[in-house]
Amino acid sequence: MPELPEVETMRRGILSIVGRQIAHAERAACKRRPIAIRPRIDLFRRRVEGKTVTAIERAGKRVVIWLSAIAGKSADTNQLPGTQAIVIEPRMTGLVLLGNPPTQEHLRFRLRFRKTGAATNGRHTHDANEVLFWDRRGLGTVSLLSADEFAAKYGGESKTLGPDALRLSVSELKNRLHSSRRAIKVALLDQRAIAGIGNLYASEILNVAGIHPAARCHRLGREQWNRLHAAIPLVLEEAIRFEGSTLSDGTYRNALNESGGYQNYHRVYDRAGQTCPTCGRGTVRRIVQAQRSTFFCPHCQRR
DNA sequence: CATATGTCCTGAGAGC
DNA sequence: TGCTCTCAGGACATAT
Repeated sequence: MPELPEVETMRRGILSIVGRQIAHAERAACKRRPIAIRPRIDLFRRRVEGKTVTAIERAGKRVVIWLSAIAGKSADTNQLPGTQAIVIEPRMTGLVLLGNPPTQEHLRFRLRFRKTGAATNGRHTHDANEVLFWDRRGLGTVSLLSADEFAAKYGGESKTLGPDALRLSVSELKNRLHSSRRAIKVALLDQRAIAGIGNLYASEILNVAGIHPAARCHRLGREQWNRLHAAIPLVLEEAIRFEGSTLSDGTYRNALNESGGYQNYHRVYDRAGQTCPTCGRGTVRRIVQAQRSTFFCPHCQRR
């Protein structure tokens, strides 16, 4: 379930590896069916060994580790911060960690770094020496892309990934969705339209915006688009401040294997039967849209 | 093209 | 108690 706030928390959690040089990349020795790693691990390893991490970015719900042959030097052919990108896609249960995985059983991939100049003034550095990808269900993926491949797949003109939910103007939001016949909740999950919103935050955002999840996009009015545009960063930034949501299954953790805190502040998600905290009047309801749960307040969320 | 549905996967929890 | 069943929802493939 990692969505934008959880993936952003993962990204921030591994920023300390910027500047580090990769010693080794490997599949973790787990007995489960191997996750998808592209290209094949031996080729992957050959292409990343000795490279330096230049930046950690986020592309929608993916963590992107940029690499360059020389520390701090960007690719000169474009504005991207490196020549190759390791793209980690957590999907349902994947975690990006600086060591200390919840179980060894579900450890899938490991990126080891060369040791830094060891002790400075007799004090050892606390830099992490590895980044791990842990995934209980094994639906996540790790891919190595050239800068060009990355640009084609996730760049500005990409058809697979829309503009990031945190960097979205009202007109962009409206232009991308207003002609759709789909229910607004379903459309918000479409990563080609807007990148980063998943099932949990779609419900939270619509509650804050006061919009009924089944409202059809093409019927929404100007005022509703404005409220939606305001609610998106409000909810996502609030969730980032609390380092994301760890649901009752306890799966999601930050890079240090600590729980998030935003689950305690959910307004509607998984709160069917409770009083809506936004209006204090309605009772939160659960419905199913496109085979996914939606939670909303029938009192204050209007079509 | 737009939209809808099926699939992958594991572990928790329900029900008998 | 232990079995079987259902459900959770990321991205993508396939169908309409």
